[in-house]
Amino acid sequence: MRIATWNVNSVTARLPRLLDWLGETQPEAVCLQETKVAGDSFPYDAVRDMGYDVAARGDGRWNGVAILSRAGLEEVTQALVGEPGFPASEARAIAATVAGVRLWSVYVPNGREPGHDHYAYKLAWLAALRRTVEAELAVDRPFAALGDYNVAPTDADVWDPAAFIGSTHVTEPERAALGGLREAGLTDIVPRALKHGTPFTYWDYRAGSFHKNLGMRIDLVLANGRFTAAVSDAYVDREARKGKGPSDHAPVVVDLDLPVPAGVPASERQVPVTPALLHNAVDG
DNA sequence: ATGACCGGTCGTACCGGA
Repeated sequence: MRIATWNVNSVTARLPRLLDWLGETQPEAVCLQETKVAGDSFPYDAVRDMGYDVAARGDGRWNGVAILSRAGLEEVTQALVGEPGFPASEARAIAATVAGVRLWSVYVPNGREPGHDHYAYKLAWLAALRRTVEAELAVDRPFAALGDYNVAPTDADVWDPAAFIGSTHVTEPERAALGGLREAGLTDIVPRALKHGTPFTYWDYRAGSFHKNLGMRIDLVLANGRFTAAVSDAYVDREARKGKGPSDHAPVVVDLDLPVPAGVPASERQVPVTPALLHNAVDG
C-alpha cells in the first residue's frame, strides 16, 4: 500500500501535473495541502477519472486540504478537536480512513514571524492537533498525520541553520509542539533523499533555491507504531519539483506492507463511495 | 543558462507563502 502527502500550491494550477503524477506513482491514497479551492470547486471529475475518490475541505483562495483514495474512503472528519481559528476556523485539516488506515491531511499555519498573532495561532493549532491525535490513538489501528507542518524538526532539516535564526519553522516552541506529538505516540518517518543526502521537501521558488538545494524538510509523516512497523520504504519525490510549473513542495511517498482491498476504481463506478461524505466541504 | 518565484484576486498591485 502506497500513501503520499503533497502540498500542491493550488490544485487548479497543478492539476495536469497532479494527474500525471498519480498515473506514474500509483498511490492508494494522497493527502493534499494548499489546494486553494472551495470544496465545491475541487476538480473531482478529473481525479475520479484517474480512479480516486475525494474528500475535500476548502476555504477558497487560501489553505484547502483533501484526501484522495482509490482504496476506499470512510469516516471523513473535517475539524480538529477544539480547532482554533484566525479568527475563524480555516480549512487546514481533514481525515479519512483508507483500507483500515486512519489518515489526517494537515496544513499547519505558517506563523509568519515569532511574536505575531499568527505564530500564537500556529502553536494553538498544533496543540489542537495533539488533542486530536490523542483521541485518535484510542483506536488500535495504523494511523498517520501527514502534511505540511511548517516546522523543520531539527537543524539538519534546513539548508543553513544560521539563515533561520529569528525565523519561524525552527524555534524552540514550534519544535516542542512536534515533541508533543511524539509524546502522544507518533514517530517522524524520515524519507530517503534521492539526491544530496538531504530529504528536503520544500525549496523556495526564488533565487534558484531548488537547483542549489537550499531547501527544508517541513512536510512530515508522523505515524503511530502500527503504521511505522509496516513501512517498507519512504522517499521524497524530488522529480516532481523539477521542470515547468512545479509546486514549491515535493511529495513524500511511503510504502507500507499492508493489504490493499480489491475494489472497483472510482472511475469505473457509477457513483462515488459514500457520496454524502465526499462533497460536504466546510466553507468559510 | 552562473541567474533565477508563484498563485490568487471584483486584482491589473498586493498579499501570503516559508
